[in-house]
Amino acid sequence: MSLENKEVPAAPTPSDFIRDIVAAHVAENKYPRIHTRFPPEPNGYLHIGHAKSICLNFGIAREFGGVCNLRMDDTNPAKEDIEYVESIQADVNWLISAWADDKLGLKPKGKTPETIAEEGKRDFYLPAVLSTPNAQPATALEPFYASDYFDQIYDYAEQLIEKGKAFVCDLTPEETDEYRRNGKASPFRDRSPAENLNLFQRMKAGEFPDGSRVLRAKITVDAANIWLRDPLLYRIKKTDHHHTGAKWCIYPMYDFAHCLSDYIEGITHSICTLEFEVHRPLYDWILESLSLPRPLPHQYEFARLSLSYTIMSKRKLMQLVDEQLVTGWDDPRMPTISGIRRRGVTPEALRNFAYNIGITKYNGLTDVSVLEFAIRDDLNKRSLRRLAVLRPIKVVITNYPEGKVEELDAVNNPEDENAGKRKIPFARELFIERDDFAEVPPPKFFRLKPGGEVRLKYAYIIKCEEVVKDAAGNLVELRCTADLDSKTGGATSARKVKGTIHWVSAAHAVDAEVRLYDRLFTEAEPEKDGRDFKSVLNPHSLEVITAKLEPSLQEAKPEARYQFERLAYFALDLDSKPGQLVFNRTITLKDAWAKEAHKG
RNA sequence: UGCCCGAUGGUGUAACGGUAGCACAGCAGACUCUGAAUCUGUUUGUCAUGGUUCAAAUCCAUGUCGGGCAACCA
Repeated sequence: MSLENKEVPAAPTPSDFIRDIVAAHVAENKYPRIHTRFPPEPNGYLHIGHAKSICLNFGIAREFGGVCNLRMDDTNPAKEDIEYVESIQADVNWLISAWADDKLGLKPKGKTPETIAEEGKRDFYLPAVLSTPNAQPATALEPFYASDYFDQIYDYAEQLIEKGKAFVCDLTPEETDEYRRNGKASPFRDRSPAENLNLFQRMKAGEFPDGSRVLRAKITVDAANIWLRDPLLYRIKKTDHHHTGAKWCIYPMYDFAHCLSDYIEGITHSICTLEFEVHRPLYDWILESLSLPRPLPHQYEFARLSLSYTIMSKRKLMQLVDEQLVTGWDDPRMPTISGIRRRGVTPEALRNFAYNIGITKYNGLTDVSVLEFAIRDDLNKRSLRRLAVLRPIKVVITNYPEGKVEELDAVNNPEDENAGKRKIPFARELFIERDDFAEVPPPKFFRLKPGGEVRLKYAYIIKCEEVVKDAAGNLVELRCTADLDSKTGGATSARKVKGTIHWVSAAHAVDAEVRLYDRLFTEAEPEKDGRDFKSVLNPHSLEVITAKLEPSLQEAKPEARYQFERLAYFALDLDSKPGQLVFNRTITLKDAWAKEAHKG
């Protein structure tokens, strides 16, 4: 037996076509270091689809000893905002914490690319600094910003002009569109480099109004791939930018800025979603046309995430927020990272989900049950069990002395011995769950029923002797007797009764607001066949109730996760105040009984 | 319409010319002081047609279906 066989098996390493490519590059020593990046546009909050991308890019950095830069892809000031910059940083930090936070590439605050000489050529480079906890105070570092490269990108544009590979075009947007569609050359295509340079400099100086001129690459006019038909590189937009202020009135287009940003940062693997596949030839053309001295980055594409019962478009999520159909970007019903976090999901659960769904080029629809499984699986292992009654009915144990209180032992987490035990008070008057009693029990109902017995978890076996109703016929209380020897550990405690239910002592229970969240949409594909997603909003996606909790929950902690036994997983909401607890239902427990009952 | 990409059970994924496997979901059962968890078993699959080969999910051709692009958005 070799020693290696005694090693604890390592966590499974993901495998997919992109990691295969990276592994091959590592094997052939193609790059000194693998360098990826996560480049969101700060025009909305990150959602679970971005989480997939974050896990991929940081996962690769982690598995291959590389770095993953966080970069704001902020080349369109009209849509972007500092609020989003801040939320993006918070969400990324949360998702990669204790996993890949030592692979997070940042840069010193305010730093812009250095001008260096590489192989005798002028070159721009902005190296990453790892945000290793002890290295630098966190305040000294910040994410990368594409807008920090506007000077360099402008310089590259002039280089293209000088090489005769770009020209200033005076066509209107509509004309440009038509010419490109028809494969017709712009009448301005053959302006001289000198004239182009002059016009471009004047564009920069603000001499021309928005939309009057653009800088275009001079590639072809009729390539089959539209993105090679003299694509736009720069447009005039007299708008202040959240990061560069009023410095610029021309802004580079995505295609021009992105590949150059990758190059400036020394990115090796530029991973994006499938819709950019047709842009790849342009990505390569720009970099190759500039005769850059350092190794060029390459683009690889994978399928974005689609989830059932979910919409993922930032624009539509913003619509939900703007029209107050949810309470905000971090509403626990939102598929945003901040919403998912507020709901009580842990980063580990989200990462496991990302691992489970894999990476391919196939545009599929992932069933939310895969996400739900990852959440339950994680919460089952970590959550503290508590007794809580969501919809109470009163139970009086008629043979239990008035005024007597017993402190019973309860296990905090059967999945984790180290979680220990706690005490819960038992007394004559209790609350049990409304669903745990049936006056006319359906088949296979093994909870409390008239004349029937059930075990109160950690306490006694009780028998329902009398159902008390008011004049209107509403259930008021249940009068029961307890087998006083049947307490956990007692003489008849081994007696088998089919059902065990949860309960709280009426006198000791703590009231709390509980927010019961459910799916936001009633249809698996909210937008199927062009239907308006707002027409299939689930009217019951949030129900707010006041629940009765066991008293230990008074000391609930925001970072802890709880399972209210037999019901669901919960986490404290940030709206909680001392003495005013608010819990969010993260996800219900699997409910085989509900399924059975539905069979009718 | 042109160009690009894709297609493996209900869903998502693996198999890289040599036994179609895993996860979720489903179903059945065991266990249970959580109708949870756990455990056992199990239904269901290579888009089609040709070709190459001793051998094809895999390579080739054609077709079908699905997705993407054709923004002075990213």
